[in-house]
This record gives sequence, structure tokens and C-alpha cells, in this order.
Amino acid sequence: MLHLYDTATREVRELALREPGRVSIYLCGPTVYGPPHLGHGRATLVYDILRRYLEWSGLEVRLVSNITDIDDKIIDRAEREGREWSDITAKCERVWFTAMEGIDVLRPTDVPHATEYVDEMVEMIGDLIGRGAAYTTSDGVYLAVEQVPGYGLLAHQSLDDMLAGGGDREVFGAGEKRHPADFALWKFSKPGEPAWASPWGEGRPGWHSECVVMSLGLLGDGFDLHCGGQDLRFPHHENERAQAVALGREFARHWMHNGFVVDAEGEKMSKSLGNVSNLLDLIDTYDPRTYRMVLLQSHYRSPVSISLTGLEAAGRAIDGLDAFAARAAGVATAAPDEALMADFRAAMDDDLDTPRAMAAVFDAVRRANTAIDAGDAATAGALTTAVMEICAAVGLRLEGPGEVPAEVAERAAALDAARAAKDYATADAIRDELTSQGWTVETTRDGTTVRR
RNA sequence: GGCGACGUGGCCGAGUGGCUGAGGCACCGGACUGCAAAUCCGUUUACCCGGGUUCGAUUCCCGGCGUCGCCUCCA
Repeated sequence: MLHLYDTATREVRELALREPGRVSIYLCGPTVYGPPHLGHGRATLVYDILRRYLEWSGLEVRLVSNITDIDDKIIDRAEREGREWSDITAKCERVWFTAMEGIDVLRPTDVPHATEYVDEMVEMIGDLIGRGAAYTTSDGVYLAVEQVPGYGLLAHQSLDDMLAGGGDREVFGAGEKRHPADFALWKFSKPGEPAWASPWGEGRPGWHSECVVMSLGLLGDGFDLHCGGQDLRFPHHENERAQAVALGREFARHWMHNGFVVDAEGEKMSKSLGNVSNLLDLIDTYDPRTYRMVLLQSHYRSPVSISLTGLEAAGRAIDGLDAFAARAAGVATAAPDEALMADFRAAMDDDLDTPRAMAAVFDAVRRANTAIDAGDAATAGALTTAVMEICAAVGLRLEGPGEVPAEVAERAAALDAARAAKDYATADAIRDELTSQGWTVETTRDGTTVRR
């Protein structure tokens, strides 16, 4: 069974399922106010790999990932550009899913929108006030974090320590809060801003409330896994948990956080630094599988640097796998190699050790190639099937031989004929011709094959 | 100031108290080929610094240096 590092307990431990055979996961989705960047890409790819692996393992996965479609940043941009905020969110969401499709990330089973859950959030906030865990000020409604047992579980830091430093930022509603760490559940709107009705006045929900309502609403109390980027650990996830605890409900049983994408200088890549790298640009420039490969070859909790050389190296690695897939298309099917499958499962179950899993794949490809060369069909078949299964399990689509048009096949045959006749000038000319058309030409003892 | 992560070969990136010290990319040599491509075989390069524990540390402990993250709404 899968073991994962749990941020709350700081140890790798078994992902204990609430219901046998079914996994409930909540993944914090994007705030739709701009194009998706590499950091979004990493998070979604990491959890896509997790999800595919769980499904491949025979589990029924329910993956809820929200769209935050009301937020200060959206309002700011709408104001700046003189557009309707809903115009921005609709467009950004389309772009988001286009990018996700581009990197082959499966759509979550549920995609709730914050704006669809305002009523539930208002109800929850009322409940929190009723329980004495929240209070109203002149600019909104706040959660009193001192009322929450165990606040700081994910931050791994006491309130006092957190306040001891770093506090020179501008804090929303700082003046009237009972405690500096209290956070907004509801923000009263200014004229012209999007607003919903509430018993305390027109306004909009704070960021941390939607995920509580949606996760508990769709997945229920004590759902299995809550995940997202390291940056969400605190305050976002801490504050989600705080609300659930204050409501007396059981929240996520396991917390998973992926590491950052860092730039060439080793600094975190984020919107706040302004060094945004657009995911769509990446897809335009590189085989979209390269990013998945880069991530598969590093551990999800480690920071990963994205560089041109890194992407190109991953691209070459994929080329090798594609060449193998094309070559192995002619191998007779067989049951997957059991030792390899066991290695793969062991690696994945050990905190999603994809680098180890990929090492096993590359090693198997080499052995399979050797077996094909040696005419050992049984070994080649078993390894090939296993490699294909593993790649499918982590969402790595290999490109086999593909469709070869009849006229191209004819040219390949002509190349072989020229070679047989020792007319190498003609053979080379045909090869150049096919290569210039984008075909990869491989000439073996058994004849010439072409693939894209 | 507090909390945390990290520092491995040309690059990326795993891992381990000692055994041939993953894997990818690159480079070099070889096999194969008419030449290539693909494939296979092989060589080369390592564990930030200083102490300590130990028979033995890259791996454990302490200190230092360096990099990075979080500490109120950034995946």
C-alpha cells in the first residue's frame, strides 16, 4: 500500500483509506486571474501521476480540485483592465484546462467553483460565529485562531514564534483583529466590487473558506488526502484546517505538499517575484512530455530547477523510450515481467519514488533491447509489456511506430533496394529526403523503418 | 528573530554506515553499419569545510560556510 510523507506528522506513513478501495483527494486548484505557470504545472503533474498510479492500482479515485473564481487579484485585474471580473475568470479557466490538456493532466473528477458555493460558505461562517470562533469587524468577519486547538499543526510553529519576525507586510484588516494571525472569512465589498449578500453585510468570501466547504461537502468528513504546493501549507491549509476544527469536524487525514519549481539561480519561481514562466510557452517549445519526465526523474518533495538543458536532457530520454516503443511494437505480447512490476510498485509505494521507478524502466529498456537483439522473445516480451504498463501508470505516453503513409513506406523500400544494389548515392539521397520530411530513418539488417 | 529544506561526478538527479557507491543527459573508446541512425559493451569524473562518534562516514552528531523556502491569502 502507498506510503506518503505527511506534513502534519512529518513522517512517511501509510495512506490509510477511510473506505477500502476508494480514495478521496482534495487538491487546491488555481485562482484564475492569469496564465498557468511552471509551478502550477508541477503541482498538477505530481498529483496527476499520483492519481493515475492509484487508479492503475485498482482504486477508485475521487479527485476534487477547485477553481478559485473570486479573489482580490481577480478584482484588481478587472479594475486595471476595465473588464468584467467574470470575463477574466472564464477566459483564464479555459486557458487553464487547455494547458492541462496540453501536458496530459487528467481532468479532476470534480471541479467546483468558489462562486457556486457562496451560500454554503455564508452558512459555515454563521456557524463559526455561533460557536464563538469568529467575529465581525468594520471590514469583515474573522476567524479567531486562538480558539482553534492545535493551530500551527502544518506550520510547525507556535503563534508567538510566527509573529516574532517577518511582520513588515501589509496585513488585511490588521487594525481591528483580535489577534494578528486571525484571517478573513468574509470581506465587505467596496462599491463596484462583486458582492454577495450575507447576514453581516454584502461582500465576498475569504480565500480559505471555499476549500473547507467544498472538500467537506463533496468528499465528506475525514477525507483521505489534502494536497497542494508547499506554499499552501501555511497559511492556506493551516487556515482551512482551523475552520474545520472550529466547526468540530474531522478534516483531511493526510497532508501532502509538493516542492517548488526554482529558476536557474535556485530561486523560487512564483508570480510574486515576477519571474513567471508560462506553461503554454513550454508546451509550444517542447514536447509536453518533457516536463512530466523532468518531474518523474526528481522527487516530488525536492525543489526542481527547470532549465533548457534539463528539458532537453529529458527530451532525449523520451526519444530513447519512443525509439524503444517503436522497436518493441514488433515484439510478441507477453505477461509483464513480475520482478520489474514489483520494483515499480515498491518504488511508488515508498513516498512516490518516481526517480527509482524511472531508473528501473530505463534499465528494463536496455535489457529488453539486448533481448530483442539476441532473439530472446520471451524476455523481450515480458519486459516490453512491463515497461509499457509502467509508463501508462505514470501518464507517460510513448509514441510507437505510428501511421506511415504508403508513399513513405515505398520510399523506405526503395532505400533498401538501392542498398541491396550497393547504389549508396541513391540510398543516401532517399534517406536525406525522408529525414528532411521529419521522419526518423532507421536502417537495420532487417530493413528500413521510419517513424515520426 | 523563529521554523524548515538543502549543498553528490561536466550537467540534472537518486541513495546508502563498509560490498562492483541508481538512473537520465553529455563526452570518449569499441561492436554493429557501405556511411549513418537505432541498439549494445566499456572508460572517465563525486559526496561543501572543520571537528567528533565508529574498526570504518558521503551517509550519524556538533560547529562553520553557502543556497533556498515559510513566518497572514503565491502551485
